Amino acid sequence: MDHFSLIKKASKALRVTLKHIADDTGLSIATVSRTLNRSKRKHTPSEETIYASARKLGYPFIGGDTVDEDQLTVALVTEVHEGEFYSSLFHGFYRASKKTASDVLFVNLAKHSDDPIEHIINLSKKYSGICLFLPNLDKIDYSRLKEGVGQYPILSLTPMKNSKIDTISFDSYSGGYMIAEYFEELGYTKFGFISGPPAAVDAVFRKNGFLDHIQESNELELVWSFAGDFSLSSGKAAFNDFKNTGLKDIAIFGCNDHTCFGFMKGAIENGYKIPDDFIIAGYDNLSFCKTFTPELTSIATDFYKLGKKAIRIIENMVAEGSDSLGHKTMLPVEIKTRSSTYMDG
Amino acid sequence: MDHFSLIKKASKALRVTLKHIADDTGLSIATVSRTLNRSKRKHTPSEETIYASARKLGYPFIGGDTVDEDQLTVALVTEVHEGEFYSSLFHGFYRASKKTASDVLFVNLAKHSDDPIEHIINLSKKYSGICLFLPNLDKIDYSRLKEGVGQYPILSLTPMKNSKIDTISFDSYSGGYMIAEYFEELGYTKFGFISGPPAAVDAVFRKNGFLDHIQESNELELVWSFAGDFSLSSGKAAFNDFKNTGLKDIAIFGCNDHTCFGFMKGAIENGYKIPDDFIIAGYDNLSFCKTFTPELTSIATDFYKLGKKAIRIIENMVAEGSDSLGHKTMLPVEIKTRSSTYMDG
DNA sequence: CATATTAGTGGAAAAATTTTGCATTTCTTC
DNA sequence: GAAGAAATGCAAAATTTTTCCACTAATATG
Repeated sequence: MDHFSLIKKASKALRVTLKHIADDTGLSIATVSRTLNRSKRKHTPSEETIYASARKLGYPFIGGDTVDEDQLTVALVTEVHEGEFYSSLFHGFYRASKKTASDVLFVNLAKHSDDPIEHIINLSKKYSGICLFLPNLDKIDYSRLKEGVGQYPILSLTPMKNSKIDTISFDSYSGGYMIAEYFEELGYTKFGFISGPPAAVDAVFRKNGFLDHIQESNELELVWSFAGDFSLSSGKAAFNDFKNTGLKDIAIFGCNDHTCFGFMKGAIENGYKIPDDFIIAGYDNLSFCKTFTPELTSIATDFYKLGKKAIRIIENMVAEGSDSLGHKTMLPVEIKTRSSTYMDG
Repeated sequence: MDHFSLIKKASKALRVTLKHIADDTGLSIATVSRTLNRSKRKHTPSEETIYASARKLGYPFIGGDTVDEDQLTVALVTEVHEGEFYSSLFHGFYRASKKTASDVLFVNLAKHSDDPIEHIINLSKKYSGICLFLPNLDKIDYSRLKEGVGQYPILSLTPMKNSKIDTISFDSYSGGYMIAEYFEELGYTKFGFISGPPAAVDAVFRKNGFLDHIQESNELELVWSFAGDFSLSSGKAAFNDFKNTGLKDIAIFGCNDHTCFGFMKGAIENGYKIPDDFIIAGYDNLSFCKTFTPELTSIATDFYKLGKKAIRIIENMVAEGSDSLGHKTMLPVEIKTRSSTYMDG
């Protein structure tokens, strides 16, 4: 066995054949062949041994490997961090794959963090298409990737400023803009803002949308802002900063829900009343928006629609053999108004 | 192409050969062979076509398909629903796969909900081992599965009452028990309980642990209980029921955090003070336990440990070729005490 | 107890598949 | 427009898989 692995590693990617399985199991090639081709498994000791060996060695199966020509397999490549966000993403694609012809696999990059690009290029040989959610990749990474996979259905779910590959993402700019409009409709003129990490392109778009609408109007004014990092604790820190300004009656947009929760928690502990002393709206529409008191107004993104659209795009790319060249698709977002921005009754 | 797919479907699982790719692309077998074996890709139109066709048809690749004999690929098979839970599960396995030799793939059953067992059996031919998180499977399903995969490294992450396959899960019974002990230590004697869905074996264990400790002592008494279903709204419903009893000064265990959030939300809206009027503890230790005011005491489960242990077990099964025969592994849980059960200062 | 019957196996021939040598065609470049 | 490079197809060679046949061992049958 050691012998085999040596040979294998020496002569690059040696093909696994029945002979290898035969040598590994001590049975003849004929027996291995028959066993693997039997339509119904028998669970005899030999059979179990052969199957175990075949899996171990990575033999490309034939028996039962029903590759449906119509059904594509799309890989959603991500890292996985804590928090509700990834549930939403996966859940959206999960539901979407029920409604589309394609099957979706969630591939994580845990084992390949040293050179993720290399690994993604390899994945492109296995799957019909790839959706990437990797906010940390930069332009150089995307270029390398594009180079490596060639004309291949690949899609990024993170907005890029100047990407070589197609992207599909939420219209974060409009989300921020909508919040500002909504605040204006409610009659507020003094606005506050808590930003996200500058590296998060998405957060920057939210911010730009919000600030642009303020600047478009002479009545509106940004009176306070704070540099947050999406975390609960940065929301608390933001509140402490806000408290010291002594401002009241302003409308605050927190770049994501977590930050707002932290901010509101701080406010409540300090005896502030929401929405009496200030109103606040977040972004992401986490399920906890409805759990918190007051319930948090937020921008909702529909991951099911994102998943469906992404899969459809991949399917079209496969069907037409068309290349991706940096097309951008923006999905609309929706504002969910709740009691953090208006009085009950 | 239609011709081909007809043949394919007629004669069962036809093997995909270079000839199919050649026919599909209109190129010769020789060209296809050379293209697929070139070590460095050239991105010529023909090459792209050939690769696309090979992927579509499901040709078992050789070029660059570096099957590392040492590295296993473990499939974590789940459904994906909303809420933080799945993030925690995936995040745990994600981190675990960084620390172990194996790679983990998240496989969802969206496309195979008609006969998931059949599909899992097929997966067993592709992956070195399988972890299942499918609380809805029953004993018959597990038997079929065991029958179908034979001697194969497979593990269930949901506690089963009498399972044919190995299980690894959290010690939910102890979790419930710990809560009751903790309540007793705080000096409470009157206990309340909100249950989860009866079909959730895990929730039943939590309940049993809690109730058993109450029954073991003569001083302790269960004065109120409510049949919930894990949801926020059932927590609210539970509070309305509780309010009508007029009970105060009792210690309540909610079968999961969501239910407790609903209960507390209802209580706060009705002017109750926590932990003055009652104390409450949940189960799952969601990140929002720290976000809520008061912060919620809860039972923490460590999904990283679960993932690491599960992968290790699979690795051992592969190495020793040992069969799984219903061994049960329970992972300890931990209580995180917060302000929902004690006064500040 | 001898003798069918059956299932499992290996050796080797047959069939299928992949690779490679060689000639031809196509595309570039100067 | 010619020389050189690259791509391609045909067919032979090499490799891999399947199948036929013979043998063995276990079980069943008269």
